[in-house]
Amino acid sequence: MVRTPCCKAELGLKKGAWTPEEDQKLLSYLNRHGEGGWRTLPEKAGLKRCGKSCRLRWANYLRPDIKRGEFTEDEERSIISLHALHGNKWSAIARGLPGRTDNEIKNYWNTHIKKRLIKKGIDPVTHKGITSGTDKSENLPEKQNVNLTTSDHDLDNDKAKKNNKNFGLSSASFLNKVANRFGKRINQSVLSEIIGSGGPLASTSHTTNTTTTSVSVDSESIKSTSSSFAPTSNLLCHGTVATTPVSSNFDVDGNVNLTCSSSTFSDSSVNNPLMYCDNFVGNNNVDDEDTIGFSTFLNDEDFMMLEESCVENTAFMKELTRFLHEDENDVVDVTPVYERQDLFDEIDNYFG
DNA sequence: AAACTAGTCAACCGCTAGTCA
DNA sequence: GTGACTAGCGGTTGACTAGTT
Repeated sequence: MVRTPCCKAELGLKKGAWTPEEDQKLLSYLNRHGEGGWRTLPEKAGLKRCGKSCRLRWANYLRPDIKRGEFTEDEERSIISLHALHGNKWSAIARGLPGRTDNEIKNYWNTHIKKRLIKKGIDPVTHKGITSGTDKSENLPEKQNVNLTTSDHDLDNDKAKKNNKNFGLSSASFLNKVANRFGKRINQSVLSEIIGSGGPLASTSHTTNTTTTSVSVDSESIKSTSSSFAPTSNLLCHGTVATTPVSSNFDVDGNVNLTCSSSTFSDSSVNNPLMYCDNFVGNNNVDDEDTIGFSTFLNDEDFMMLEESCVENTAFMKELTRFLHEDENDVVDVTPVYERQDLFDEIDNYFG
């Protein structure tokens, strides 16, 4: 297939910086007719620009909901977190920052954040320490190796460094999730085996905040959960979002619809569905025993993390199993504790 | 004051995926 | 099934500005 050129030079289309007059023409046209039809728009609007250029000008500059000015610290944290999850998927990152465009975020990343991370000794591509050549964590998928609550300030946190117990930042992230989900139900001594004694969960109080989310998972994924504990990637629940507790039903297509409450543990992670992948119950003709598994609780990254740092700890795994059973049978209220920022800060500090 | 360098960011380019006739 | 078209994405460029020599 032959791609038609977007901007035909022979038509004398203008390039380069937009003038206020051009902006005005574009704005008034879009106000009258709305977005779309970019190819024919320039002619209709009386602009000597290609449609692509008009669309970009609108998307990156003229749109009324665009936020201008300096990025806030929160926004910067979000960018770092989202970049760790999505890589250079600027549009995906932009969706997590209302009012910011992908182009703006891309520029900000390249001109500010990237340099700052390098200065801090963090590889902006992998989010790993640049000098950690022999670190075991280097074998982990790059996405995991980031503390999703890390801010520039946090990067300077000496205390965190001192408390690092040879786990990657990803472990902190994972344990945060565990803490968030299971709160003080988790056995302190078990946690101590992972992060050392005097763990931060000792004095956890609980708060509750529940929202509802529905997701669909194909029936093959449901079936695949039947061997609950083998941490193999083909058991993963791709595409599920963070939610708990869970109820489920199947639709006519064999998909399971999950209704769950969302739980989060830090401001930057709130509303970020990729950060959590809680369990669901797929009673699709499989034994109850088999319907509960980490495959339904964890996403790819978490699974890898379990393999790396936790799966060998039988007590810890038993704890998680118990919680999942409790949730399955509604034995206890699941009480997300994301309002307790201090709790997660403490956990983070254990891992740097 | 002029020349040079580095940083910033709007805009462009090339490509892909989705839609439709 | 095929090709034309459209929208959108990520990488790159280049104009502009600020700082330095």
